[in-house]
Amino acid sequence: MYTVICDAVLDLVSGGATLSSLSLVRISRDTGISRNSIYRRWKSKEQLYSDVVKSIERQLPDLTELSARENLFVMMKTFDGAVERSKGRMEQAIVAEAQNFPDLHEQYLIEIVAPFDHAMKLAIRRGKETREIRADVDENLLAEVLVSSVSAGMSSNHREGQDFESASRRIIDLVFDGVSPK
Amino acid sequence: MYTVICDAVLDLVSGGATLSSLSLVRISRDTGISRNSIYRRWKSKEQLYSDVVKSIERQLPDLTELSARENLFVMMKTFDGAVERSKGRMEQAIVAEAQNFPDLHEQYLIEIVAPFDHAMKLAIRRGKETREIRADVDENLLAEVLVSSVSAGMSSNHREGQDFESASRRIIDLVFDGVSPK
DNA sequence: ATCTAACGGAACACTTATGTATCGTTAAAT
DNA sequence: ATTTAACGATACATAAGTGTTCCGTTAGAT
Repeated sequence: MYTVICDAVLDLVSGGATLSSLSLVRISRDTGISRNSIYRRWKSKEQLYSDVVKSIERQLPDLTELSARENLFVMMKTFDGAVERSKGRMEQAIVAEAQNFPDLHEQYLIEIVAPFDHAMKLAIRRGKETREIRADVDENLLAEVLVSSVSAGMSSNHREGQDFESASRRIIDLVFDGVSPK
Repeated sequence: MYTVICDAVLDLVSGGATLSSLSLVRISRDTGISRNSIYRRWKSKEQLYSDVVKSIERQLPDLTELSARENLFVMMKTFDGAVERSKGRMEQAIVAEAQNFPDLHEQYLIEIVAPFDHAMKLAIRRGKETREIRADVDENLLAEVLVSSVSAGMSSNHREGQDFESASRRIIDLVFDGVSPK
């Protein structure tokens, strides 16, 4: 039942439901699990959401001996591929309603964002060691630019599924090469 | 009354309210305007939101004879300065609930996003003419990277107010100069 | 001064969600 | 085979919002 409910929440949120407007009645109807059982398992909607967040942990990829561009591409692909679109939507919903669910947002930052952020900066630092990235580049800024570009492209609906990979590569190339003449 | 209601909606959304969860009862209480009058003016919440969107039109800056970096900086500043944070939150809410308010989202794309996007690409094209930006750079991609980086920094709460300007400049510099050695 | 349009207050029926409680059933463990 | 824990169905009181209606009041235009 546990995973059934969590997946249903991901689907509903992915389908446009808001964390605050999503009701247990709806979840109960969608899953076929009685509202009663849900109340027995979770004392509140927040606690249910908390378990949903735990269910979307990504396993971060190890750094390869490939180029820095390739490593960062793999990281961005991990951040949100077309495969696990529902997870991305959930995260989007959490950020959008951070003020309504502060504890949930904090949990999200600690369990999801921070590890990914750490891995991202590790990949950047590796790129500096191999001289593929200049030493004076701000790691935080670079990571933020890359991640936000990808997540924005994910939420803007004019870019769908298969374009994701090429878009990520082009973003990486743009940021690596810069736009001014050399 | 018109502007009072619209401003109240902006404030409420800015305070964390969701478009779907925000109630006319709440708006009525907050403004002191009777729920009755609101119903007389707008037939539905969607139509009210539509007028709210119309109220957040930005007047786009003219291109100056300054550098491309400076022009783009002014554009990004227009997109969302710390001053008009409530507008940014409203746009964030519209995007987050695009599936629940498709008409509103479309209106937002046409009236807000498209003109800004057009002006942004104009600034980029100007930069190409002055040889500050390489001719082979994808205008759409560059605009998307810049805008998404700024809007992401706006929604992530670890960057507040006065940092906005310097962050925008640093993002522009990063993208212009690139991160790989020259 | 009077007319009129716009407003506020209150009430209405209806819908949806919350949280709790009771009771019967089912399935798994021993 | 019997116990037991988990589940489903139903009902309940409570709360909040929707959309509409009726009525009294008020401010501005003429």
